[in-house]
Amino acid sequence: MSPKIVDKQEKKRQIIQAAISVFAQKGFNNTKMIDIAEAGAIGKGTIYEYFRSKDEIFLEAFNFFKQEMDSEIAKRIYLLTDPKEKIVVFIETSFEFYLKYADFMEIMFDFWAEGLRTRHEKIELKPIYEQYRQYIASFLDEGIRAGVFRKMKSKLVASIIFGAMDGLALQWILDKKNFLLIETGKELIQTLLDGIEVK
Amino acid sequence: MSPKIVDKQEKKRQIIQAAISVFAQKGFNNTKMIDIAEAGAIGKGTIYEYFRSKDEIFLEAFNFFKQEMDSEIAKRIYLLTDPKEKIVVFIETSFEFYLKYADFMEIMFDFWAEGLRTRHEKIELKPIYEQYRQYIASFLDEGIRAGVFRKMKSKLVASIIFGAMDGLALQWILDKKNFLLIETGKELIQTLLDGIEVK
Amino acid sequence: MSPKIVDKQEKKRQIIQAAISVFAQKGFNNTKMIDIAEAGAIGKGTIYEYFRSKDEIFLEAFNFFKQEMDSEIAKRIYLLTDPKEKIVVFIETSFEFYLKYADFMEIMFDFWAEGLRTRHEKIELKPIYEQYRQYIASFLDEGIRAGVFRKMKSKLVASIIFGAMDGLALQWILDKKNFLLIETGKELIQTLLDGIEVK
Amino acid sequence: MSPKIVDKQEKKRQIIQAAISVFAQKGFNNTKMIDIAEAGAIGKGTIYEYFRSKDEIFLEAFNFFKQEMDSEIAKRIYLLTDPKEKIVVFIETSFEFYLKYADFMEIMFDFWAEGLRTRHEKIELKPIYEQYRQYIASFLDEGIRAGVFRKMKSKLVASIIFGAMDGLALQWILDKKNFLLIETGKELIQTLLDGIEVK
DNA sequence: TATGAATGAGAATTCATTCAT
DNA sequence: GATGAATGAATTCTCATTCAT
Repeated sequence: MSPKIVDKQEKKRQIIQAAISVFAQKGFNNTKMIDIAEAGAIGKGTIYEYFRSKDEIFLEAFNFFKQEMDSEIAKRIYLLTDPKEKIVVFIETSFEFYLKYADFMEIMFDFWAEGLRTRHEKIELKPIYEQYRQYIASFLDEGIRAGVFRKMKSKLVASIIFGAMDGLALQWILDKKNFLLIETGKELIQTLLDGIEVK
Repeated sequence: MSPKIVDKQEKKRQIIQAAISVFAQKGFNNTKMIDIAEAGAIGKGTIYEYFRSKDEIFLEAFNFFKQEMDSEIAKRIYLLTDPKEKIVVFIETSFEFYLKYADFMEIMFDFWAEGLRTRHEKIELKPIYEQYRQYIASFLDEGIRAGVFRKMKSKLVASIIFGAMDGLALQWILDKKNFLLIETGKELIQTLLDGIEVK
Repeated sequence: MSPKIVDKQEKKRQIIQAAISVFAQKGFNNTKMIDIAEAGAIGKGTIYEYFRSKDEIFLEAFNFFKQEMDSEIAKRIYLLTDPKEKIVVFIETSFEFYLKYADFMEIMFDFWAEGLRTRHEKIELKPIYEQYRQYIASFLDEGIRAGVFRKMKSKLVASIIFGAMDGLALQWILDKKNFLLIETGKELIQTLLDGIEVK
Repeated sequence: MSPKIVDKQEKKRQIIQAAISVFAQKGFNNTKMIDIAEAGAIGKGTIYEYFRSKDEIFLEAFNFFKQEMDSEIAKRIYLLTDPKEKIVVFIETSFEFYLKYADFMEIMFDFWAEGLRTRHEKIELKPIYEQYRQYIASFLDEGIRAGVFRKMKSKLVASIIFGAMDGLALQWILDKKNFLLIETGKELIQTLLDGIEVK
């Protein structure tokens, strides 16, 4: 609560931002501590006043994105009741989030590649993906019960929806200038609803 | 064509296989040349008789997968005429390919993460993705012309289809034991067709 | 002589005490400035208000021990006249001094190891050892002249006496719980006197 | 048994010799890996082909001295039967050993200072000192039983003897040019025997 | 005066690549 | 052709010291 603690937190945030920017540009493995220091306009040693290691910075960058994403989604879905609307808003919010952090989304590739291996122990993608599949499946189940969605294996369709979102993000990150993220997102929603709505 | 050249090619292939196996397990950046040498039961120095650098091995591993995938798909689609069937077979063949190389698919994460950055200049994901989108879009266009598919922005739907395939592969690689790749693939085909077929 | 100077001296003394304690525990090279600061319950920067460098603290720690030892010995020997008694009291006083500072005697190893090399220029063990050898030799010479000690190379025997004291201290520091310092000291005195007294 | 193994051992030995030389000059903590590399006329990285770490080199340097000393002593004492002679030869051999390695004996200070702290787990001075005290005490006990030595607390006297040897080595290392090691050694033997022999 | 945040020189260690055998 | 011993550039992290508050 003292001003110093606020400063500490703020400085940590600044370093994480600098790190995210460099990780996104160069990739985790190609990022050197000096790169982060320079991006943050601080000394190399200063980083270690705030983080134990390069891995810890990476973990905190991951947590930053996870929390931003989670809270953004939760905030937007919270008050909705219509299952169809929930799905639509979930997809739209995600794509807006990608755009909001467009300059840094390359870091997703590192979260995937590094999160897959054991080294960064706290980056556990498996449960996170499971959680999101469950979340989307619950919207689908609501819709099925309400008679607006056809009968389906909701968990599998949830995988497909989340998969399509990831896969589209991937294509967009590879070619941001030419890939029409938002338009493709709208097409995704439409194609999807055509595929699952009861006619 | 002399026996020596055949041997040379065969040995290269062996080293690539060994490298793929290690890259998949540890990731490109955590793979040491000695790991590849040991996996290939050869000496560390011998690798350099066949490859200029670690990057070159990675590139050839990438090309191996690309060519296998391309030829597998081409072989299966070649004789088909029905657009719907082409789409289905494209998806099925891809998923079968994933399964065939199940033990090595983790390397996809490295192709993505490394291919994105400038360092491996020859791994150009952008045109490859564009080519596949085009390919799928051509099937869709055929179907639209034939009146079996609804009118749609075929290029965007192609992105969605290919994106969903990537995204599902990603989820499966993260949790091979529990994620039902083939069943989800079937559900993908059905949901997709429901979404694009003319009723 | 103003109160401020007294305070300054007192604080220096406190820091030296803190430093001695940490040096003894961890050794000079493994002691960090922050360790000294924490042991002294002051800020890291504050140390530099009183000392120019880590080396200077070490030097002052050395001087503290040297002065304590010298004054303790001088005080006890000062009024004695019997050469035999001087030797005995010299040894006893030294061993009592070791015990008095038992918790910190590990620092002796650092005085030896660091004092030997050029880096700490002000820790000159050579003249100190020479001075002590001379001191003991003077007692022996008195005894020889008085006819209570046999003829001997007094300087060499002085080396032996002082050496034995160091060597016993060394063994005791290595294993304080089990090594009987005082008893061994008594045995040293007896064996020594047996070896040099005229029967 | 293959030539390569012989080479490996020989190269290890060379590196240890180089390391000992630098450790002796600069002290363990002040010795940098590059110093050892240069002293051994090899590359910095080469050291790590033979040793896991700087600590491991230090440990092997310690073991080298310990084994040399032990075998030298054992070889010389082995055939002796006279307790008095055993003591004399033990002391003489030790002092000759010091002289043989005169250029490197400064390393003793590091063995003491580093061995005292926990960091180098395998340098356990305590049992080594205990073993040597026991060894000397056994000679004294033999002499007492044989009636050539007076009754005494043999373990304590053994401490004194070994302590005097250490302490004299210490003084000599501090001032090799002026301190008469061998002469002092002879005086030690004489004074000692005067102190313990039955007249 | 007291402080601790900031710093960068410096050190141990790693590893892709070279090259003599 | 095959090998692995040798190498040093590069990297992470440490810590004595400085200095603004």
